[in-house]
Amino acid sequence: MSTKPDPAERYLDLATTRFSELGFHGVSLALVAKDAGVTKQAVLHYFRSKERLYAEVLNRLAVRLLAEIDATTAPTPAQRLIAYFNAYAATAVATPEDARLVVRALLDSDAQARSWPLKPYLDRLTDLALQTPRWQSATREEALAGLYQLIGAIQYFAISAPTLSGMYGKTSFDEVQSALTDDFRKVIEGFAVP
Amino acid sequence: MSTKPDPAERYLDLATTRFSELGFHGVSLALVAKDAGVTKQAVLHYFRSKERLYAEVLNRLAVRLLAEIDATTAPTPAQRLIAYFNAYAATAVATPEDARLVVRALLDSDAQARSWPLKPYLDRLTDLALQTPRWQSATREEALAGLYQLIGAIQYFAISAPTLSGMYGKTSFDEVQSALTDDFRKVIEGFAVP
DNA sequence: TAAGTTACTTACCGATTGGTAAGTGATCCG
DNA sequence: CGGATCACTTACCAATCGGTAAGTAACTTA
Repeated sequence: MSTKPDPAERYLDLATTRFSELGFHGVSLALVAKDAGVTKQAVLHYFRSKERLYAEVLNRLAVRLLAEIDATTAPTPAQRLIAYFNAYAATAVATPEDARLVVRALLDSDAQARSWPLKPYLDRLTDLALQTPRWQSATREEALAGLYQLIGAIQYFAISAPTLSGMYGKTSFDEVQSALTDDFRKVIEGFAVP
Repeated sequence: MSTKPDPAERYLDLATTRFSELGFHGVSLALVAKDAGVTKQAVLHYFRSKERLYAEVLNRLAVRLLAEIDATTAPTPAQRLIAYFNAYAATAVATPEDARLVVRALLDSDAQARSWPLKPYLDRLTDLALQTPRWQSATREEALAGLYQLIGAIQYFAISAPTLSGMYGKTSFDEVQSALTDDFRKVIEGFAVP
């Protein structure tokens, strides 16, 4: 009874993985359907077009990212930011599905006129930053700029990890990753605390 | 006489723009051909398949990026790095075509088994970093990790610029950009000089 | 001037694309 | 028991995909 079947959710999960791997244009409805073991009309039954399916995938992503911020609890805003980013950096590199999805959405955002669902996520992080001693007297734009450096470095490394690992070998890549993880920890702390 | 027509180069230029905008799967041979005002068979005449066309686009990108490093002259390796990254940060945000191409290539690199042509570029930058006072006693992996933070932040902002501008409005975006440009300058200097 | 070569075009091809229309069998509800 | 809804399927469709084959007009070279 705990496990609802809910086919729509299952199709969304499979579509999320595929869109993350192959991008909007690289995924066909037939592929998602094949993953689910149904015909593509089963998928089309819930999401009336590929565009809508993709939009729903991005909406769920936005909800998930926001929820991860909210799930992070700590006494002060600065500590919350530190805890959140440390957790995100770890999961983004280990499981880059969401990071890839965000980056693909960024790349495709002006090519296709679609609304940008991740604004609330960025806004929440900015709000949190502005509550820290380091940023409390800064403008929103300055705080966002600071955040973007951090997010950019993490996301870029996350999407590069497979390529880097293949390019330099696993042992060498592991050293780069551990060096970067240390760097991230310092930069994250430096971001939240003056 | 200074302007060679060389159709292959022209098709490559057009294909570069399109692959940067839409990604490998988003571009059809017919689209590139339409841009050039020819039939798709004219494009296939030079590049025997879409895969080869895309590979050639990435090869030219790799050559171009390497040439930009080599074109940067300064008395010391540290100053060369600073000059190069400052120049790259400016052009990447103003003209994100190459940045988008690199990021798309990263995202697609494991989905399709293709060789990674940008290794020489990363290696050249790492070599340069290892010649600076800051990194001369560090390992290659530590230097690469440091580089990657910098490159990641710049590239991620470059590909986000249109989305951010649309999301927050032009004036607010300009403030973010100027704050980030200042940050980049400091981080770049901090990277090259201890 | 004849033979290539270059830079294409027209004419196809089978496969796949996103999407519509019309069912079908199972389950729920009154 | 009967109608409605759900979760699909089969059957199609026009358009587009990457790619092959064969030709053609213009230019270059021996």
